[in-house]
Amino acid sequence: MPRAGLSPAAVVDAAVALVDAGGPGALTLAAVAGRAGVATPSLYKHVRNLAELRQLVTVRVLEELTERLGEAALGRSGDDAVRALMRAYRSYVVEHPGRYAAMDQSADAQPEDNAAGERLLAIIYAALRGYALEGSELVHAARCLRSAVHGFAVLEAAGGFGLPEDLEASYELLIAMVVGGLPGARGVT
Amino acid sequence: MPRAGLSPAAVVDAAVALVDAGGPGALTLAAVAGRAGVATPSLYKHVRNLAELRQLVTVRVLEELTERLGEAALGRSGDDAVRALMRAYRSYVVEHPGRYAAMDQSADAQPEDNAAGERLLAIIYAALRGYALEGSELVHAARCLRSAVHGFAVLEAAGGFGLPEDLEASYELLIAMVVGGLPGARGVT
DNA sequence: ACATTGCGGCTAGGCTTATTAGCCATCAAG
DNA sequence: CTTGATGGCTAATAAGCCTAGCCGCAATGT
Repeated sequence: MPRAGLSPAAVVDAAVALVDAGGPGALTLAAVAGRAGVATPSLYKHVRNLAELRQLVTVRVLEELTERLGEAALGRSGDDAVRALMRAYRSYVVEHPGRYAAMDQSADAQPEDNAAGERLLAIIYAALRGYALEGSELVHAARCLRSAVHGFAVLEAAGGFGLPEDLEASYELLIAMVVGGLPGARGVT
Repeated sequence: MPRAGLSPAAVVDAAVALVDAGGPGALTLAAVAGRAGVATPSLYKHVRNLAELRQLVTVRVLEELTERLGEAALGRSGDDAVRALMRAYRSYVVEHPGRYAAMDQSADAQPEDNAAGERLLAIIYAALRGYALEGSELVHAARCLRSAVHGFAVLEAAGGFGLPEDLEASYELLIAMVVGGLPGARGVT
């Protein structure tokens, strides 16, 4: 039995391919093993268990997304940066809806070990730099930005928008709401 | 063996209690059966399968939420109605985070048979009535409102907001963004 | 070259969960 | 009192996660 040359990264590759194709529910160890050309228990040599694999997928997606956002915001500031950030965010989700949906299921909520989340947050904070917000104001503004962007992403990826109206137009309106409302963060305690 | 006097509604009651206590992952047929004082296969006399049970839970939650929103919006219009709606939405999620989180997992996305979703949408449209929006504008505005509210709800329920800043203040800022941006829906095609 | 050691495969098997099949008691209606 | 539907049950299957324990390959040291 020749070695399959597996690695944690290769296992995550297979897992990502699965959620791309079939959504979060398609992520089973049997399916991952099949795609990697290996028997199911062999996966445990590279990954502690299913929960950890989900976590690794989340980190992978977060990193991809963060890179996208970083590129999009590069060299921009103020409203321009926020708009670019929001458009880049949605474009990632539209391209990889299953991948994005798989992120929720991991339910980590430990930002300590989640360095990837911190990096994404840092990019958001950087984009908000132009608004002269300080301390708590920045936190509130970032939460609103995340809520808007994530809410739209989740609803769109889940097929929650049934009507045929143009989604681009809806999203541009959302962007306008956020951009228009960010200055209002000044003075929020 | 005396009859347990079960019914579809009673099964959903047990399911809701479970997701309240342990989140969506706690919803297993074995647990529901245990709580209902019955063997697992007996549940199939009242519910087609786990997927249908999840769907029923979703409908139940959607109905509760819709009732809340209806009460909150009653007798209000314009900005006032939207603010009341958004606050009521969040208050429901804060009270029942597991219940709200359980809603996503059902992944129905068939608005046709989902009359409960239509009723909730109708309330949103009614609250937007005061903005003199027509046709597509209304759709875009409703999507933005839903995105903001759902995004914040999901993130808060999942513990996505790690920092200690006041969540109320963040949400009030989000409300201000939406209320301030809704008039901008005029002219969006 | 060759022994050693550890890594990365494997099979076997246990546990939980969803689901089906088929049996039997209860209860309501005639 | 019979009858038939309804709502329980046990048994059994399949799929999924996970552990235990075996064994070959390959890298390393002598």
